[in-house]
Amino acid sequence: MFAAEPYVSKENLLGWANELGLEFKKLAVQKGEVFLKEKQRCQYFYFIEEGFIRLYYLDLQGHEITHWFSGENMMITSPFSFFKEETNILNFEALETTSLLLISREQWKALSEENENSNRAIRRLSMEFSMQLSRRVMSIHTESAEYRYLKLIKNHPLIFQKANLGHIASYLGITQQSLSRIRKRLAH
Amino acid sequence: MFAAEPYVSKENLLGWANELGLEFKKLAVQKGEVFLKEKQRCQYFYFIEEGFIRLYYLDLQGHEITHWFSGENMMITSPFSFFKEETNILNFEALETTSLLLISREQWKALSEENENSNRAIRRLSMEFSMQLSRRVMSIHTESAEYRYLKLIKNHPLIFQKANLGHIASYLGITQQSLSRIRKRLAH
DNA sequence: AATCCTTTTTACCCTAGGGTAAATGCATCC
DNA sequence: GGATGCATTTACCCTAGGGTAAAAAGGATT
Repeated sequence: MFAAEPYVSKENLLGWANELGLEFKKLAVQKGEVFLKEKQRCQYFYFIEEGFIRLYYLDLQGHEITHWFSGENMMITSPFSFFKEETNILNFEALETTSLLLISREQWKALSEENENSNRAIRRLSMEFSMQLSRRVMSIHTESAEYRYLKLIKNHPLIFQKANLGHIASYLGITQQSLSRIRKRLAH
Repeated sequence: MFAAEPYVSKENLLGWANELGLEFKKLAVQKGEVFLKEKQRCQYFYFIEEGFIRLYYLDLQGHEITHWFSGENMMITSPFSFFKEETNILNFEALETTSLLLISREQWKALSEENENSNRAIRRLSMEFSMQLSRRVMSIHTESAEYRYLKLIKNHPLIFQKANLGHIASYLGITQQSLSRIRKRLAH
C-alpha cells in the first residue's frame, strides 16, 4: 500500500485498454460498504479512481486485522484469489464513497497474455513473489512467534539442519534467547 | 519464501532460454560466502539449482535480520535493486555450498519485454506490488509499533481523516488501547 | 437540552518477548 | 587432554503491548 507514487496512472490504463479495445467496468460503492467479502472469489483487479479502501481479514481469534489501506490511483486485488483459485480471505471495505475501475480476469489476461510463453512465465514469477510476500505479511502481522515457529517446524523441518537458531529467531522476528525459551516451553 | 511448490522448474527455465537463444551464467558459492552485499547493485534474478540461502538486512540497531530463506528450485532477487535503481539493502549469504543460475537484467528484459506495451505495464504492476509487500514485511518485522505509527503520520497524514484509530491500530499490528497509549506518550 | 451511539482514552493487572551477561555444550585443532 | 571458538541455554530484571472493563468524549438526532 501507499506507494510513493501510484503504480500506473489512470490515463495509462485507459490508453492501453483503448489500444486493445477493452472497456473497463466501473463500480461505485458507498461509505461503509464491504464490496468484496471473504470466501467470495475476487473477480477483479481494482483501480481506485477516487475514495479510500481498507482491506482486512479475520485472525485466528476472529478479530478484524487491517491488511492494507489504499486510496486514489492505487490498485488492489486479492492476489491469492484473483491470480489463483484459492479462497479469498480479504474483505474490501470502502471507508468513504469510492469509485473504482474494474479489470476482470479475462481483461487482465487479454492485457498480459497477448502472446509469448515466456511472458506468461515471467508474470507467474511476479505473482508468486507477491503471494508469498502477502502470506508473510499476514503471518508476521498477527501470529505469535511461537505459532510461527511451530508452522516453520511443520512446513520446513529441514531448515533446522541448514540455518542456526540465531537466523531462525530473527526470521521469526524475535531474539535467539526468546526462541530458546519458546523451545524449552514446547519441550514441556 | 518457501512456496508450496517451486515457482518454475529448472527445465522450464532452460526451455524458455533455449527458445530465445539465451544462456544463463552459473555461479557457485561456498558455505558462509556472502555473494551479494548491501549497497551492491543486484544484477541478477537468481535461480537456486542446489543449496540454501539466507537473505538478511541490518535493522536500525545494526542487528542482522533474516528477511528470507530460500532453497533448491527457488528464485530470489532483491526486488528494489533488481527491478529499480534503488540501493540494495539485502545481503545474500549461502548457508551451504550452493550453485545458482543467474538471469541478468538484460536477459530478464529479453524474456519479458519481447513485445507488447501492455505486457510491460502488467509486469510493472506485479513488481510494484512485490516491492510494496517487501517493504511492509520489513517494517512489521523489525520496527516498533511507535516507530511505524510515526512513519504513518509523516507519510500518510490523511489516513487519520479517513480511517479510525481502531483500523489504524490493527494496521500497525497492535490493539486500539495500545495505540491510544502510544499517542498519549507522544503528546508528552 | 436530553438521548443515543460510536470512538477514544484510562485503568488495572498480565504476558510475551527484549537486553545483558554468564553458563553450558559441542566441535575442531593442536 | 586442553585450549579455542561458536552455538545454545539460562537467569535476571525490564518494557511493550494485550485483555477486560469502565469512563469520557464526540457526534448525531430528536
